[in-house]
Amino acid sequence: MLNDESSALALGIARKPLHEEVAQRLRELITEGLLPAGSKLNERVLCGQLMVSRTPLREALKLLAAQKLIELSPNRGASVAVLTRADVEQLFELMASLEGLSGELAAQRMSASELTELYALHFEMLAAHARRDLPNYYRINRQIHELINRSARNQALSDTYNSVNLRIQNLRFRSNFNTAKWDAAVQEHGLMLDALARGDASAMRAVLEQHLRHKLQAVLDHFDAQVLVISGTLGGSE
Amino acid sequence: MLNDESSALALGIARKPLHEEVAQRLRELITEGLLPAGSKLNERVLCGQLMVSRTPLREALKLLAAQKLIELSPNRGASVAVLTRADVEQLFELMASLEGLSGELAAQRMSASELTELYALHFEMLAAHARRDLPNYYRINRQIHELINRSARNQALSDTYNSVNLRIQNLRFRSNFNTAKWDAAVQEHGLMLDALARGDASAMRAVLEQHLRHKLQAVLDHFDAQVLVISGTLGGSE
DNA sequence: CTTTGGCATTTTGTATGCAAGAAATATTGC
DNA sequence: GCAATATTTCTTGCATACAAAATGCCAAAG
Repeated sequence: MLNDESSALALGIARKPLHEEVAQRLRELITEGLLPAGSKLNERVLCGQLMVSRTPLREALKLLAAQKLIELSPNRGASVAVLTRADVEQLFELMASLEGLSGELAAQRMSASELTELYALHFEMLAAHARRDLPNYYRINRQIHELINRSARNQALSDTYNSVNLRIQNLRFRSNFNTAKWDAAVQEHGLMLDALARGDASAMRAVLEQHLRHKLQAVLDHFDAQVLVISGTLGGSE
Repeated sequence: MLNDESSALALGIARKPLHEEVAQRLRELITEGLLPAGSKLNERVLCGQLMVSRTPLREALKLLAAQKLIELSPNRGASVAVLTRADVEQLFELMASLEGLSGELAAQRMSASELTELYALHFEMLAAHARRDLPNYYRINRQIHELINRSARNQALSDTYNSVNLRIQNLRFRSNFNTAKWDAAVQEHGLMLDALARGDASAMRAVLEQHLRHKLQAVLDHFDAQVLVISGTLGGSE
């Protein structure tokens, strides 16, 4: 996902195509919830807000549509993708498998220095957990999973993982899980480290798959609660 | 991959956007090898050949770039993606996991009628194999894997699978494997059916993962042979 | 009161024009 | 004759203009 930057670094000056920047900005707006699921994306309005003409905007929309972050209806424009409960379950099912593979490979291929760095991140995460510092916890957690992905030495897997992760990221952020689940997640991270240190690939897969199952549960709980609130607000007629 | 058609069927008349048609045509040209890996895609030339203006063509190129079928260098245009040996290994590694998951889920969720249809396809495939009818074998083989994917009841998985599969499809076509490997592949298909009939998810995963490993070996053999030929032709200087 | 048809407005789809950057070619200095 | 540089040509990136489709509105008929 960050290939463009690395190629830019090679020659110093970063010169991204405009449609890439637009796509990145739109991705942020979507994952941060400023463009809520289902909302219609009017080209002329977005052009005004992002200060670009329609051509790069439309190219960016095609990109996001390919990643399933938005949907394009012919002659009817774009709208932010809406995830049904079934979509969420399926995405997590896929995600669990991808993360399981990633962990399995990482257990076999991770270097000593990577493992050291992982331990460091782990302790940082424990600190954030102890302080109940959710933003930093999320940030470090993300770094940990990125490091595991990198250690798996499979770019196609990383790309696919990131693509799927992006689609459920806004959900993951929103699910403010309770303390018990948080503690359990931290404990699972400990098991991960053990498995990696032992180079136990199948244990690593098992831990990660369970990790994802628990996360799915948290997200689904929040999802159901949200649906109830929304249907209550609208009177349940729609 | 065929979602657009289904939504069109719902109301009768199919009206695809031009950039979709262009993308589809380019995909065909790439997978069929008419646009070989590494070849440069000149916008103006393609416009003339496909009889469209640059706007829908460029939108199509963005789509294909998102699927990693082509690469876009800023200000330097598009070229058909080139797969290194490592890329192929990584893609198959991912593919094996996806297909394994697909089979695992299919073993749990396939309906009786789907299983019946699968057996029918299997016998058709055996017929094609007996006649050494490679084109039909490929066609039926593809249908079988599509049916398994469908039976897994996970759209995100199917989409991801198709996306990855597309990137290695031209390689799979080209690897004219020998008779021994062909026979082994057919035998593995028999094991698949057994596992599905028993609803044995883990066996199904194991069979499919091995199936993919064998296929990777066949593709790599062909890949190495190709590289030798090419480097020999050019004198090995480049 | 609902429905249907046509008109106006808005929005998307496609083509084209212009500018900036890259590649290719010519030119000049040594 | 070769190399470094200037110039020309070509290609891509972006903006805009035009065409086609859809949406909304209003009136008129049932």
